[in-house]
Amino acid sequence: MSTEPPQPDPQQPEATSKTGKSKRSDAQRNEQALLSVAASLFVTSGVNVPVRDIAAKAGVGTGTIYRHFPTRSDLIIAVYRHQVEACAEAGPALLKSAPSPYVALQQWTDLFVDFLKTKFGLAHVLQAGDPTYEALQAYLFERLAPVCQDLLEAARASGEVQSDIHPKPFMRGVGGLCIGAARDPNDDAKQLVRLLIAGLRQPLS
Amino acid sequence: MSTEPPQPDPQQPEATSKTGKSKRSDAQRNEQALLSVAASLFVTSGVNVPVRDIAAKAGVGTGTIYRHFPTRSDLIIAVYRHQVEACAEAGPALLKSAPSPYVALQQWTDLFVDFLKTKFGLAHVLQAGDPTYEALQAYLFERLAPVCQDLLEAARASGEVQSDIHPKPFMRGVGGLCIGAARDPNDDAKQLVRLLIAGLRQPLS
Amino acid sequence: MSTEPPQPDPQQPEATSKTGKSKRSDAQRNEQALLSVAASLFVTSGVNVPVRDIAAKAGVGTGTIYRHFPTRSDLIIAVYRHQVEACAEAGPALLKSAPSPYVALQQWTDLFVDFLKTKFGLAHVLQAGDPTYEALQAYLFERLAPVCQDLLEAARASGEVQSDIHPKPFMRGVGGLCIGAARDPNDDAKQLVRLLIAGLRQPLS
Amino acid sequence: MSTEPPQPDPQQPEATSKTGKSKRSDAQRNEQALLSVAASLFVTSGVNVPVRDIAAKAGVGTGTIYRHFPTRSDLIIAVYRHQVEACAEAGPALLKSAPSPYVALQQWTDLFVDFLKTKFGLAHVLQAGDPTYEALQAYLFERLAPVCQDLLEAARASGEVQSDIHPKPFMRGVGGLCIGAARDPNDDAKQLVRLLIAGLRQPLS
DNA sequence: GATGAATGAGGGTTCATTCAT
DNA sequence: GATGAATGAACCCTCATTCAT
Repeated sequence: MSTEPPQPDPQQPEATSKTGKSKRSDAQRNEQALLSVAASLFVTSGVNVPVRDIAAKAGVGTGTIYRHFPTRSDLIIAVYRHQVEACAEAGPALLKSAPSPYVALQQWTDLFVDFLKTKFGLAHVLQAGDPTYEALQAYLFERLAPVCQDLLEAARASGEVQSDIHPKPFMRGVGGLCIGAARDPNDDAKQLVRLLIAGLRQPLS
Repeated sequence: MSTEPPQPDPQQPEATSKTGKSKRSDAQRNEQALLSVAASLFVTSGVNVPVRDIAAKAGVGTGTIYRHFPTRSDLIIAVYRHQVEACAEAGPALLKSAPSPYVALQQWTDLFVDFLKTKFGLAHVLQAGDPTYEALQAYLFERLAPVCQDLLEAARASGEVQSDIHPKPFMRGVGGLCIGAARDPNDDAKQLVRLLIAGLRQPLS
Repeated sequence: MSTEPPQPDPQQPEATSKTGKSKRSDAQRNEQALLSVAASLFVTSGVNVPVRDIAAKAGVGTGTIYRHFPTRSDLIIAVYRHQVEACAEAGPALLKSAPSPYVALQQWTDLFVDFLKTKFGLAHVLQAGDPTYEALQAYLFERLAPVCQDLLEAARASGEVQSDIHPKPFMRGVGGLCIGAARDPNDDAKQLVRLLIAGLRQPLS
Repeated sequence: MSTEPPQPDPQQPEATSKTGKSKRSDAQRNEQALLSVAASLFVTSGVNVPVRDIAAKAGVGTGTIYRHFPTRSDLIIAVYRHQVEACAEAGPALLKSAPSPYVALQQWTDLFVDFLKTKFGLAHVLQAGDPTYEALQAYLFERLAPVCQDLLEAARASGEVQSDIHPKPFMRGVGGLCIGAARDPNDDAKQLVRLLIAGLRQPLS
């Protein structure tokens, strides 16, 4: 996962996967179109952009969206899956490559912030509430919380981090710091997040 | 401003303000009713609760709301003005009473968090975007940012704080950390905010 | 209730009833418009005609319909209330005026059939199922089943009727016999209903 | 036709019918699958169950349904053809076996009711209207009305029946009385139908 | 001043039917 | 023959805001 990933996450065609059925060339094209259109609309209008708008811009009927992505969460997950996976995989990698667990945590959180801050409305999803985003939130936590957990524990074990914060509150906090940044590119979410992480070093006051 | 202020902020009748014309008694009663009803609905349903619900519960027509509070921001400001003012005034007071500027900053931020976390949806308003809340956001920043600024500068001057963060990003950050807390009372926003403030002590990494 | 009531049931203006508030002259006009438009659309397109169509033909926004009649059942009830009430009141009256309870039952059922057969889709509502019509169905049964019950019991007491059928199944049966008649004016629902009632005289086979 | 026929009417493969060309084996299998799946879905969800559901449960594409059964009526007819035929053939047989034409009529109608009341939504089809079911309705009447006609005439000729009702209205009536029964197994459609038939004995009032 | 009725755009979702592969 | 993706019209319902009374 690069620090500034290209927006319309280029998904690979399914390439006659498991089933051997690669038949849907048009379906694949549509799915790709939907994903890239959605990605771009998410940037400008947020992840809650009307279904109709996505359909229109992709040149498909609304039904087509529902066929491919029954719920809004499904669509968002599909759009960002690659980036989320990359972020998840970066955790262990950084633990190995970084000079210390704390630095690894810093770097990983940087990646996470980079991911969130370019997704208008996504950071907001981490705050519980809207059932529309339930599945999406669950996915993000399921995939990333364990990774984050490992980083936090390693940093704690190395003595660099004092606080025993849990990964979900931590991630939610980082998310909260990024909400503004997705709208306003000047917003320096990273600075705030750096402060938050720096705070982890302090003995608990 | 107490740490746990009573919800329906009891506003005083305006008592022949600027114009010398005191409002008609029924108008005054309506305004009070609206304010307390709105306060209570904001708690349960958030600051974006439908106008109709407020009107219905207050026993007035929707038009009456618009007369008293042309925009939603106006209503929210009116509902929380007292608490915001209290928060603003607490800044200089804390600077005097606290053992150090840094502690004052901690205490003030605590007050700010207490304010935000009991106002479902308000923390979210600090993040730029929705024009509905533009005026509200502006008010909050106008009133509180200078106070926060003074606290930050004092703490910097005393050498306790290294970071040269600006008050608006700082407040926005605190707001972001509180978004979840208004919904989920288990959410420990304060822990996160404590970390953020603790981070201010660190030399910028 | 006449045997062939004029379709758009002429509702009376509310005439400063209970509350003394007669203020909504335009609202009353709209409500009347809605009721008569709905009545006429119900005839041609059934009671499940799209809300939009009613609104359009009445020259109002869709919201206006929902304001006056939150559910479809509410609208239908309002449209037919007068006729239903008339039908309900006819029961006791016929018991007094008719030469025998059995004849009264015949006459009342005739009225009921006349009511149902001119309401496209209404007869169908008596058959349980669609939650949309739950309230309507309940209303019809609450209002008319007791009346029907009295007629059946009287006819049984007089020895003219052998069967101990309950009023709801009986009404549902009559409804079932009328379903076709609302569409096809040639359909002689009355003949069938006459047979059904005639069958009540027979000792149960 | 048994009184309680097994639901998924086991149709025979068409075995080189008219054209001499037997269908492709997979096509035959598909048709069978569709018929039995449709039969079972008709029971639980009514004859208007979404095409997609049938296709999905049968493991075929929707297009396959349209190939085999261009209209919904075609599918329903195919599903119930055997039972309808059995019902048709039962008419003359009962006329011979029953002690009197009236009894034969009773017995035949019993069969018809048994057929209708287990087919959620089918009874409703007998009421004119929806073009979707036009062909189905026509089929039912073409096949059964003559049979019913013969029974009615015989019962009239024997003096047991006074009414000169025509078979279609009679069948429609019986259908109307069965609509509720398909949904609610408690609904005693047979009682009502027995009353209707009993009514036929009465001199026309 | 107060009322609350009316507006009507806007959003989500379903499903019969067609048609390219 | 079979598939199932795509279409897109249709429907319901909500709510901020205006404005006649």
